[in-house]
Amino acid sequence: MENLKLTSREENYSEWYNQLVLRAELADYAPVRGCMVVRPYGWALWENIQAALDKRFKETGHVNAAFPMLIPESYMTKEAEHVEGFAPELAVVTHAGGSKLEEPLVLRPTSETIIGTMYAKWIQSYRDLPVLMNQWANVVRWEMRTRLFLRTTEFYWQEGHTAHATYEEAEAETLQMLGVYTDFCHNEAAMPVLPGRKSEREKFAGALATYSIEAMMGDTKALQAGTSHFLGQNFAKAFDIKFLDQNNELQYCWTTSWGVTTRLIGAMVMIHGDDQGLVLPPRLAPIQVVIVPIFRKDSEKEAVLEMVAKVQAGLKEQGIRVHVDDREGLTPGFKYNDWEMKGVPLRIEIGPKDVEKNSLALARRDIPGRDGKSFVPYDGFQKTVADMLVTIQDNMLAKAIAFRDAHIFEVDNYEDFKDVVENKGWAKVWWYEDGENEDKIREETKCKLLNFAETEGEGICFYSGRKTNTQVYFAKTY
RNA sequence: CGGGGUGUGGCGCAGACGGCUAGCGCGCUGCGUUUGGGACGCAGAGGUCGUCGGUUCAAGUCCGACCACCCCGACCA
Repeated sequence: MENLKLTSREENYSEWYNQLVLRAELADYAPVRGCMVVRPYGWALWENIQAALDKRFKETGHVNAAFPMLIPESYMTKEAEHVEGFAPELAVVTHAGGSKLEEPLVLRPTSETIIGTMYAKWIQSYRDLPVLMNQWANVVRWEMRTRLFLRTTEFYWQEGHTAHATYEEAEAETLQMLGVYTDFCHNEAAMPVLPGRKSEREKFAGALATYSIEAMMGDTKALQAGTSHFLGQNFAKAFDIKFLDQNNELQYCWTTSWGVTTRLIGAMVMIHGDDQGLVLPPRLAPIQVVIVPIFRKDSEKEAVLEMVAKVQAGLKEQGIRVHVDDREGLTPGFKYNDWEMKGVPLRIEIGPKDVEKNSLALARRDIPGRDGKSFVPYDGFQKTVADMLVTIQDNMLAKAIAFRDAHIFEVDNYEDFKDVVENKGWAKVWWYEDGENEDKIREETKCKLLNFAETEGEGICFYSGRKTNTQVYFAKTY
């Protein structure tokens, strides 16, 4: 590393992001264009994300399974809109085993088709319903432009796929999982998101309705952090997923699918990160507390390390993920910067003075510099630290919410709208849904309709002047 | 795919008017001194200069083609 400091966010936001991801050792570029290697620290973060989500999926009655990565090309063409939506970004295997394949195989861009095929086989009766499955997998989409975590050719995600007997039940499932994502983002990732329905223009290829959670990044651009699709009977009809109901009548199932990806990591980087590096929410951080021992002479070393060991053991006992940085030959100052780059929520410094005073020096990652430092008594450190982690988690969410709310503006005319999305953040507007108008706005302002807000009452569409009872968010997006 | 840029030790760069053992900073290895906000000294290791071809007594340097990657636009979780 030639430069000790990161490019600042103000100077060049996307350069800041790239350097941060690399230097925090979350990921690195792979030999194949657009592909990334998720490094152990990044993967540990992903594992914590997975664990928190998986727990919620299980609690809502879902089970995990694994479907194959290779899908017969013909499957992709069975659902008309689905074909169109994915055709340009498919990677296709044409040769294997030393010869040309009878039928090419696509690397899954998503698994509706293969899972639908299997569901058709497994579902016979209303007694088989609902089917509530999820899989943790990798998928491939040949994107034009890629960014580490935000858009890569191959990425990791979970995709839930469910089948139900009724419209109402499937719709309820779609909304339930949107709620699960929202809850996860707020309570685990300290990431405020706005849940809502996508416009017809933006919905998933083949869905009846798509819902999303939208998050505001540190540069006020929007990032779609997760989606939940109500697929209606479109895929059931395309893949023949049928069941006999109580009246012995054959019915098509109602299906859903929903997913979040490693993009969540990119979102966390951009929501919480600062010019010192990553800032991770305690609930998901691979390392929650790092201890930096400080000593000069051997005589000090022994006493310091003894205290370090006691603190480490005490925190471990509390279930806190703690790491002792015992690397030799590095100054404490170097280590502080190093762990700040990696976003560890809390640092404990233990040196001769602390041994002498029976105290600990704490430094909060969410409050940089002197303001985030405090000196606390050794006695009761387990509770002090545990409480501090909760405080940090809460503070991070509150800060992110305050930032987001300060950058959303309600406007009622196109001039103000343009000013807001160009210079200030997100626009919240009354909107009469119209795909053509949406296209025009997108062309003229380079910003997208994110989703529909929760709205009461009615107003006048800022663009068409028509009366409407829906409000939406528009913003520049990743 | 259109526009722009870059390819030289692990990383960041210099060398470009052809010329002799290809440099510098960081990092890495060893030893010693250090250690409360990015330590220092000494000694080392590490490079077919993106690839192929051409010009020349001589190519990192000139010419051509190709490839890769990065940035900016149209598509997307």
